[in-house]
Amino acid sequence: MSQRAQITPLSGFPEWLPEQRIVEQMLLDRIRRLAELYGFVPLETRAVEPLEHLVHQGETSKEIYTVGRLQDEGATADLGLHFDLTVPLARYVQEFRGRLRFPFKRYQIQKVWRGERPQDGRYREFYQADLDVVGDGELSLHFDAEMPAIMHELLAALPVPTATVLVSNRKVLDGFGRGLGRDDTTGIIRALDKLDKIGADGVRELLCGEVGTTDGEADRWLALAEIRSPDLDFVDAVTALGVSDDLLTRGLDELTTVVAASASLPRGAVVADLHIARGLDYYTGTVFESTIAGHSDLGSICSGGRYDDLASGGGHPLPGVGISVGVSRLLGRFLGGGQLRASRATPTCVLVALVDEGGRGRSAAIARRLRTRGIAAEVFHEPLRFGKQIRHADRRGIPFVWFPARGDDDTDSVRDLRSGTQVPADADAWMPPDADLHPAIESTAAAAP
RNA sequence: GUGGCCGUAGCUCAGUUGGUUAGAGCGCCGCGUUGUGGUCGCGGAGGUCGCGGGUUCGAAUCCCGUCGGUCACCCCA
Repeated sequence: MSQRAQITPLSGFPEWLPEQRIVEQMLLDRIRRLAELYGFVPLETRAVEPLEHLVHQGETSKEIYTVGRLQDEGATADLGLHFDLTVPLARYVQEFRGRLRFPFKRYQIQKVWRGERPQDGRYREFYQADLDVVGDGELSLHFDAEMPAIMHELLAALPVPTATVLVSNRKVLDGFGRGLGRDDTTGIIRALDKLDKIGADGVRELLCGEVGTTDGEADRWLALAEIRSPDLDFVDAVTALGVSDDLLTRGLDELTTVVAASASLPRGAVVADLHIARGLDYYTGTVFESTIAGHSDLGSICSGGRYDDLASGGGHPLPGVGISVGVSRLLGRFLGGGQLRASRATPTCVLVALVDEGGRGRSAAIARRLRTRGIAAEVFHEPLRFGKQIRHADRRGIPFVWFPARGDDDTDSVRDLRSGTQVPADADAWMPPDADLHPAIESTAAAAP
């Protein structure tokens, strides 16, 4: 332990530079703003949950990071870091049920941890932004129906290319299975979920091989999985497959409600896509996914669904429906790829030059006056020649340098570093252009601003 | 957890069949220009070649191990 540990990056635990963190914070702010516009209340839960609770609520236990005290040698960990925000929500809602109002709409933006092998777009520590609605006893399908519009707006508010929201319903898959005399559809779902990646032939191989369906059954599953429609045509398409079952009918009805509710959005923004299922096993109805134009390899960066059985309190179920935005996944792609960056690497808008040692008070007063009016300002720390002070500002992307008056017959002046123009200015009145007040997100390539 | 590829300066990389003092570009610092940046010119700092062992007169280069990174599988934001 006395040897100093080597400093290396830790795979899967991304750390950004300040100019990148600026972008990340702005994305988080946009999500927060939109969530509040829809009436979701803010929530944060503790980072750890009882291990038993985490493992019990599905999800491969191997992914969970356990937490223990170094001093408790040999002790078995009984706490784990949460791997999503839905399971903590379920626990929280049960615990605080008596003090919450239902339907409980909350948003929650926090880090989560998964012990999986990191890869492009997959991390071990990452941000999720969740929006969920939990009902007491029951939860109106209204909330399922509202989600695609929220997702659409959320994705449109983020500086990424056009996104498509994909919707389906687990009852359709499960009911279809029942109609075919199959109770357990997990293997089927796992295979269908790979349709995009391995294609119809690959899926057929899985179905007939590992899952053990007949050729005929595989054909029907594939026919179902390939149904994709921006309107209600999917109902006829499913019916045409000749499978009937009550659950299937209910699923189609629910999906119809959800898709119909999105009719006012641009055509194609929300698409019924019957192959999506979501891996997490707590989904029971509506399921959501999303794809970004030109980045289908990235996977879904916003997904979720309906879970009727995740929690219960005092004898009633506490059903919920919600979505989760993979903020880190999005950033990893667009920030790492250089398509997104902040207009400057610091919040500072004005660097106030320091003339000489005796001028510290004057420069500090100028900065204070600017800050009073909401303009981020800092004083250069050393009375170096102005060329160096300007260069310091330039390298950090600070757009303005303020030069205090040199004598009684002189006035302050402010220099715009991009144009090189310098004008007389009063620290109680001067304002930068709106665009320069705060750092902005700049995007290149396919990412829209 | 299993398998493929890769570890040389802060970053991106070059380094011949093993050979003498390991290079380039960018970035950084200084000077030209001592109170007005960006361009240009000149100069400078910066390296346990991931780590450990082996082969050899000699290893960044070959071999073994190990650690780390990365991609794929699994699964998912």
